[in-house]
Amino acid sequence: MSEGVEWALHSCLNLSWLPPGQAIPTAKLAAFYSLPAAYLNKQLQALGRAGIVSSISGPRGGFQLARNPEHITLLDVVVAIEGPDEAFRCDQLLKQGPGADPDVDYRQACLISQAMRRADLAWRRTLAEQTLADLKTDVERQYPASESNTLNRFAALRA
Amino acid sequence: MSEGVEWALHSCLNLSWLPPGQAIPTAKLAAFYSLPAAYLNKQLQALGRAGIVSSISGPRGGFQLARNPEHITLLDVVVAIEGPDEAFRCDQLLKQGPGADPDVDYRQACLISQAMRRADLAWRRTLAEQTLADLKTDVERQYPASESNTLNRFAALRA
DNA sequence: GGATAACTACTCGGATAACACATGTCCGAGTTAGCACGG
DNA sequence: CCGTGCTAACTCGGACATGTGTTATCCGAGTAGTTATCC
Repeated sequence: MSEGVEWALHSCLNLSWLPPGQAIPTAKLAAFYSLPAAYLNKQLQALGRAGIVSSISGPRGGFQLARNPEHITLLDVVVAIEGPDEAFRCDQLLKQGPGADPDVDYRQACLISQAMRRADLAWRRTLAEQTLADLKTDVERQYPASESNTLNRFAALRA
Repeated sequence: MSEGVEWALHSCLNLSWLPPGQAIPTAKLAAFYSLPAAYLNKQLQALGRAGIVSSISGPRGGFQLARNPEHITLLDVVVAIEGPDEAFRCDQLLKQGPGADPDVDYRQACLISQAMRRADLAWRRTLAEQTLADLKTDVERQYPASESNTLNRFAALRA
C-alpha cells in the first residue's frame, strides 16, 4: 500500500480540527510533517476527486473537509488513494486449465477467489466501521494536547 | 498484491491432489495454466523457503507439499509470497509533528496505525481460518470432476 | 550374470535483464486580496 | 471619503522526470537414473 494513505489520513485528521469554513493550503499541511508539498498535493487531489475534501484556489485558499467527519470512513480515504480494486486480483487462471467453461466468470466461481474476497471484505468492513470522527474523538481522549498543538502549529506557519 | 499469490494457491491446490511421495516439476505445474515456468519456479522457491513445499532435484524430481493440507493455511501461502509485512506501513509521521517524543514508538502509539492494524488483523485472521484442506474439500464438493481432471492433465503432460 | 563406474538427461536454485507503477518535481490556469487612482 | 479597476501574489491542477519493486528470463550446480564395461 502506498504511503500516500498515511499522509492522507493524518492530513484529514488535522483538517478535522479546523474551524468550519477555514481552508489550509497544501504547503502548510506538508510542513506539518516535513513532507514534499507537491506530492502531498497529488494525494489531496485524489481526496478531492473522491469528494472527501474540497479545494479553494487563490489567496486564503487551500483544502478543507467536504463533509462532516462522521460521514468519512477510513475506507473512504484508503479507496480514494489506492483505488477501488481489491488487493487480490483474480486473473481467472482456471480459464486456462482443463475442463474450463469459457462462459463462466471465474472471478465469481473460483473458490480461491471467493476465499480471498472474504478476507478482503473483512478488511474493508473493519475500515468502514471507523469514521474520522471516531478517530478524532479517540485522539482527543488519549492525547488531549493534540488539538491545540495542531492549531498552534498552523498559526505559527501562518506567520 | 502480486499475482504470484494466485499462482501459488492454485499450484498448492493441484499439489494436494497428488498421491503422497510423488513430486511434480515446475514445467508441468506451469503448463497447467500456461504460465511462464521460470517465474513460477521463483514462487515455488519462496514456498519452499517457508516450509510449505519441499523440492527434489534430478529426474523424477519436482515439488510436493511439505506437510498435510490441514496444516497449511491460506495466510501461510500469502505470507510466503508477499512477505510478512502488513500492507499499511507506518512511517511514524508523528515524529515530525509538534509535541513529538523521540522515545515513543509511534507504530504502537499512533491511533491511525492502530486502526489500520486492526483491519490488517481482521484480514489475516480470515485467511488463517481457512486451510488448504478446507479449500480442497469445498472444491471437490462443488466441482467433483476437479480431482480427476487435474490428475488426468498431469498424466497427459507426463507423456 | 552381477556389480561398478562413467555418462546423460533432468531438475532446482540463484544471478541477471526488462518493465510497470509508485514517488517526486515542475510550471501554467485561475482566483482573490490588496492597492492605486479617480470621482 | 468612497467606489472602481488594476495589479500582483497565491493556490490548485495536471503534465513531466526519477527510483524502486515486481515481472520475466537465463544458465550453472547437483542429482538420479541408465548404460556400458569389466570381473
